[in-house]
Amino acid sequence: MTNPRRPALDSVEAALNQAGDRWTFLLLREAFFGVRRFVDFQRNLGVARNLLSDRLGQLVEHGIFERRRYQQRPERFEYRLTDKGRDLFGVTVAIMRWGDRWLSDRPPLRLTHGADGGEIEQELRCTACGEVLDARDVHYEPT
Amino acid sequence: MTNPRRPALDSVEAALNQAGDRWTFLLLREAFFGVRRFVDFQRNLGVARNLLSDRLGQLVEHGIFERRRYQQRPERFEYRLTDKGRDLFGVTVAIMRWGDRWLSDRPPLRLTHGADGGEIEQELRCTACGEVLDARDVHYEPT
DNA sequence: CACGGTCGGTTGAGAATCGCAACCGACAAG
DNA sequence: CTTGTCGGTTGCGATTCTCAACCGACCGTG
Repeated sequence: MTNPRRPALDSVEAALNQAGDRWTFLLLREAFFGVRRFVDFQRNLGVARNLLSDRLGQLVEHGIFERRRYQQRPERFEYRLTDKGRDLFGVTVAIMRWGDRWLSDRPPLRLTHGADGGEIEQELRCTACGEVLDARDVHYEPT
Repeated sequence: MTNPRRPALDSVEAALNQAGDRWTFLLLREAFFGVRRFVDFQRNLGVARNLLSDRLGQLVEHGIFERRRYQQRPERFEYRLTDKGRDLFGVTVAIMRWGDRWLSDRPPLRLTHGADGGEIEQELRCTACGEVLDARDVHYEPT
């Protein structure tokens, strides 16, 4: 809310070029739920098979998924998240939480910490004072 | 990574229906930088004017932006984020940070806390133990 | 050995969406 | 009275998406 100029080199746009597609987000969500195979992505999402093929291909190109043979005879492949792909979890959760807050009465799914069962929240935090922030608290500084 | 079944009612999909478009994310980013006017969105993003008009219209319909007259004679309008829209800041930051980490050498923009200038991080945290988590730590529980 | 079924795709055609450029109405400034 | 600003709309061709059919390499059943 402070600086109306942003740098030409933009990581939001760059990110959206690799993972800013509607189907891509849904593929990621599926992947976080443990889905790995072509047919399962297709069944769960109802996406057209040629598009699915295309999107998975792009995501592999961008190093977000990895295509791996899990059997030969007949040859069969699955798609697994790479570290880079798994790191999109934060984005996925952020979207999901926003949906929970504004678009559905009750959150249809709880995210819990495996170790102790605690509820998980997505938040913006100041590394200096530790406070949780929102859009109004932040300033932008070009580097 | 635990439960491969997800509820039919899905807040990720619902969220993407309202704000899952490439241009929408970019419009939001602009809005967070303080942009409010049609011409400015258009100039900054290079988006086609008919599309811009269309997207802003949808976003207003969904209550993410608010269309407000800022002068009469001639009548002129601007687009401001509502609370619901401002709450998408977390998503925007999550995308930006991922882009910073994986797509550019040095983050082109720093986000700082207005109050004390501290660096801002986006994170997933367990409300029980307070630990910062990633995709591997979380379980899914349908409600 | 023929007949289905599974999996990971490809191909082709029609519908929907996008991007580009031109235009418009209401004014303001020179 | 011409030029410029702002917030759009209109029309058209290019791109993308969806839908459905098909394919190759197998496997299991009868």
